[in-house]
Amino acid sequence: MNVLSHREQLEKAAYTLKALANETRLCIVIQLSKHDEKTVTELVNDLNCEQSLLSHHLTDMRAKGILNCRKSGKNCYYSIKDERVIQLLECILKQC
Amino acid sequence: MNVLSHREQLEKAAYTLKALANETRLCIVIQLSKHDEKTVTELVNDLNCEQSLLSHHLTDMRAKGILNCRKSGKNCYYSIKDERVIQLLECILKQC
DNA sequence: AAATTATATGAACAGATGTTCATGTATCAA
DNA sequence: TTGATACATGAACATCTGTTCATATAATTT
Repeated sequence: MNVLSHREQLEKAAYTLKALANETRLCIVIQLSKHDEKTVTELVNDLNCEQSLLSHHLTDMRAKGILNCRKSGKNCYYSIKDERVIQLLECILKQC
Repeated sequence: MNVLSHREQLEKAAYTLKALANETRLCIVIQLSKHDEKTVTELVNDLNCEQSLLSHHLTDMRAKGILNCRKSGKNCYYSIKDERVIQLLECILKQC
């Protein structure tokens, strides 16, 4: 079997891993995997980090297809977009 | 349960993910998971990339505890150091 | 001894990433 | 309508990453 046949899958995998390969981001995913959805403020409190930093991460992870965002009133509820990210996370935590 | 109790594990996980979040590196791991060990030249041919680029990746992945290296004559045989990386890879390819 | 092969290393650089700070915008409460 | 709250955005910057090129080193072959 030829390596090049994996090309696209590898590209996709590397892309997703890059979007997750960060402590803050892993922490976001862990929190969201436990609670379905959370507001930015809740996450700021969970992670004990700056609002703007979190916002940057959230915006980017959303742009990269990892997270969903639902607005309601003043709040913005983030959630995990694709179930498979949770499987991946579990595997990462198990094997790392 | 407190998020901070996961701190070290998260750090480790992020560290490992960073060491893998790259197409070339994933490809290296795939090749090595199929063949136990390979020389740099074999990998250069598999991946069709520059020797020095590969060498940089291999050196760094070794420094980060992902790969092993065994010298014999002119050749250098690289292999996967920790079985768990293979499990992780399989999971990544399955979920991504 | 000289040439060849296999691999590593270092400099240099572009581009990506992570972070902070200041500020913007929208919604809600007083 | 003013102020507070929730969140996003953009500039600025330091650091990290990926890549190439040139060169070094060590083992092997001629």
